Amino acid sequence: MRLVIARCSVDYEGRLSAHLPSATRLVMVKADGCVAVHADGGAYKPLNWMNAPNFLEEAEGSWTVSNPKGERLMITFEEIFSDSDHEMGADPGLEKDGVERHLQFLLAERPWVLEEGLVLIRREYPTDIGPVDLLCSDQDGNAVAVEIKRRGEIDGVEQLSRYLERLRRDERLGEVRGILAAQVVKPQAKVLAEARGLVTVEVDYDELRGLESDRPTLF
Amino acid sequence: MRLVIARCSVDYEGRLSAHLPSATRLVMVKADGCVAVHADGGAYKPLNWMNAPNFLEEAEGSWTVSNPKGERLMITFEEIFSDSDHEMGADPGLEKDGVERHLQFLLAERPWVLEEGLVLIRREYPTDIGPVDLLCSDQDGNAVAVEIKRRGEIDGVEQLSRYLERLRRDERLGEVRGILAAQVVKPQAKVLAEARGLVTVEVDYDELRGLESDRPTLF
DNA sequence: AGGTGTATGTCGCAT
DNA sequence: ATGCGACGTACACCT
Repeated sequence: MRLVIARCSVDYEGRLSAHLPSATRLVMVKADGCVAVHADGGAYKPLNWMNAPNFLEEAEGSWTVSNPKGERLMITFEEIFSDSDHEMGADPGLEKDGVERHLQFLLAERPWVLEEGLVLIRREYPTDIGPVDLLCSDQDGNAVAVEIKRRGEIDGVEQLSRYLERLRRDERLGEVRGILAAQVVKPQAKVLAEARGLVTVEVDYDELRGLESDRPTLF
Repeated sequence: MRLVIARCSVDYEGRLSAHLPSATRLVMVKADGCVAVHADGGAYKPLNWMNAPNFLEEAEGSWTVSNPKGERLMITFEEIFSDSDHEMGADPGLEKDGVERHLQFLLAERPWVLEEGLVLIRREYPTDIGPVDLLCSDQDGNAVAVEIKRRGEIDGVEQLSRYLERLRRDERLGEVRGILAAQVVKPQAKVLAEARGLVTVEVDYDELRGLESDRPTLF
């Protein structure tokens, strides 16, 4: 990883046009070739960047980074304060826990948490506009589509609505109801869901994980 | 901006749990207090981060960063290769051109580009599920809702549909038609829009900007 | 390569 | 603060 501290100005031409007036910044070049220009503030997002794959052309006092899509990043250096290179090697990568996929596995094992008597038919049940998280069957044998979110927002309601629209065309399924399951359901999502005849259920991840300990083979 | 190159492991507890095994990485601390852990690859996104505002507690061989929301980032240093500080000062900030907001201003000034005789009633017309980009009136005095996108995709059609559903409950507006305006409209969006009785219009940004030069006071 | 869905999304604007 | 939509969203996954 190469780190350059320099007073520079930057221009980007691509999906939009952007200009960055002269100031002191960090220019980071990673081993995969991606370039990022960071100011000393403003969260982790760089002011400008260019992802790999790209081509870095290093001229006198200026760099031009171009990629196959025709986007271009130009950095004009006015004064370089530091320019260092650091060997880092490959990164073992991040291990995550508590994302939507985990919630999906947990609920697939225990759909009755969402509604008494619910039984799983299939996880990632395919439709022609994308897979439904869970397709279940209720006590009366009617199909129930479950959309799972970490946070239940308006998008989740739209998504579930679209799936239901599709599933209801499949006569084999008969009546299909919809459940939006999330750790937290926002009020607007609740309102929209109710207006559409959908049910929202809030589930507790830690509690589900506790239940899971009965069946330690899940993961 | 402080830059630390070190072999370290990282744990994050917050919106999810995440663990990062030991490896050599860059730890960046910006003037606003935000902390980011970068590997030597993987675009500009750090492996782990903590945005401002937060509190950095520096102990022997480990940092703990906590924020008011109760999220926590722990960095355990095993070997420090470099630790430097750089004064950068405030950044003048990025100047962008060509985003949706510009398109919205341009079309608000010249709605007749979308349809003969169209007149603006209000930009960002509020509904209880969010603001409509433009509410216009057509030649016959009927209301027309305009949703503006840089790229017209299925989401834009959904959004416009939702707004129309709301607007049509307002009897004062009478019949309300919908137009999706974008620089490019994807085929799926066209199909869905047509099926919903919506009109899609492709607009040329540069051409609009040319028209705009008649009234240079806009920006 | 293109479509769809997730994200510790982040960011900005308006209420 | 919260709600809402845009973003050069990036990114993984699947066809």
